[in-house]
Amino acid sequence: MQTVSIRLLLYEDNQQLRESVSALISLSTDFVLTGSFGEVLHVEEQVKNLQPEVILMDIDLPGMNGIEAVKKVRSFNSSIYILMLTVFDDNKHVLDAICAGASGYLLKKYLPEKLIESIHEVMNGGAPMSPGIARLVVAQLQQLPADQANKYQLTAREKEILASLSKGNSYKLIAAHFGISIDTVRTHIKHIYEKLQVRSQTEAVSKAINEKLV
Amino acid sequence: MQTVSIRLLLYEDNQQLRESVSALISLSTDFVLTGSFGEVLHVEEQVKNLQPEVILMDIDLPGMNGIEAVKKVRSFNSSIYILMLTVFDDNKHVLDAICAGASGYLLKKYLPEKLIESIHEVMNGGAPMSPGIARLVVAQLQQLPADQANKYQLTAREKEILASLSKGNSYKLIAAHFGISIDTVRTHIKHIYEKLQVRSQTEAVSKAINEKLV
DNA sequence: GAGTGCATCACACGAAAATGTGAGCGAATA
DNA sequence: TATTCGCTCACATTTTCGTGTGATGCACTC
Repeated sequence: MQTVSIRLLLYEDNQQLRESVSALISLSTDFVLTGSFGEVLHVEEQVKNLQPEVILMDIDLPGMNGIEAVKKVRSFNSSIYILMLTVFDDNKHVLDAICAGASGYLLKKYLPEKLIESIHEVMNGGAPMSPGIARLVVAQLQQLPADQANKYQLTAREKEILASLSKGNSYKLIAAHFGISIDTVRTHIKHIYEKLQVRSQTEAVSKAINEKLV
Repeated sequence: MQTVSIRLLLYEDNQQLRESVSALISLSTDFVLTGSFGEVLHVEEQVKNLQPEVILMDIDLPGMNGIEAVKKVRSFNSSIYILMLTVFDDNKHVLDAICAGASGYLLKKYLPEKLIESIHEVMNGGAPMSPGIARLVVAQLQQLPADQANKYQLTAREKEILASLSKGNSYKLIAAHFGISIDTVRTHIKHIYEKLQVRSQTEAVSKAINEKLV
């Protein structure tokens, strides 16, 4: 165990909950609450002054919301752990917060039994999440649908050329790169267009990147 | 609690571990192991015959590996829960498996204390992951870096036009869509190219999509 | 009120891409 | 053996793009 207490900072606009969390934290000698605030307008100054190792951040705060606050903190510090506390478990809030740079995401209803454990977990390289949140996060990754097993029946050569095209190479460069004639490149690209059902480089590249064909 | 046991299916090439898992599972009356195999070549047939609700899948199997097996199962069934069991916690295996459609991901060293709990968790809409795995998954989401606050100083109009271009629209279509002349479109696109430091539509679109500018 | 930035349009020229048609070669296969 | 498929190349025509130069009007700022 650590010999020095972990420094925490709490943002939560509901006073009752703020007191509950403070009480929870005080139960463990591992932690010291360096501050708790009901709004997040001066988060940058407060974080720099109080030097917390973990921030507990409500998502729905007056003025600037918790997600904006996460972005703000991440703009000058990328090592502080930020745990989001929320009543929402809807897709948008969760993913926005995680993309903004949150390290973990706890539903408030699990707070009493999970808070202490979660703080330890995040300090040890984990990413604590309530079960439903974890599912959302995984679902988000899965909807990047992998390579779709060559949905459009492109041949190996066609895929190579589409990939090169997607990097911004001209027909001439592609021809040089693969050691084939520019007319051959034309032919391949014509076939690619037919298979992808597009009519221009840009459409093909857009489709290729968005559908992870390359 | 459920009144009927949850049907499990196990793929694991190490016989010792296979027996350990069997033993673990038999400790709980909530589960029934409908089968366990050392290789995954006939996974489709086995899954269809044995009708498991949860599959426990080692990642490193002879013949077809666990990730391929996940894809295979997902190709005909999207509701079975698949828990990956692995000694790896490296980025690539984890993310490949999750993108392939795994529902959770357990490091083998945590198996004894976490397996039962994890099966319950996945059945209840969660996505059980070892702490380090959760961190990897979150990190993957975070590296999609949001919009970068207009890194290239594009104006509002330029962003609109770049977005339209990225959908595969021609100059002519863009002009019609925005109700401006095609020469104006040219001008905007010229400026976009200068700011993005590219020299073609394809390069611009590639950059726009990959860096999430649109 | 001079300067600056943005959006708008015009004209013109060369380069590149899109489209169509046709064909040869080798490998796999029915 | 005949056929199909993938890769290769050629030529011609039309369309679209990329680039340069220049200009107008508007809003905002110093």
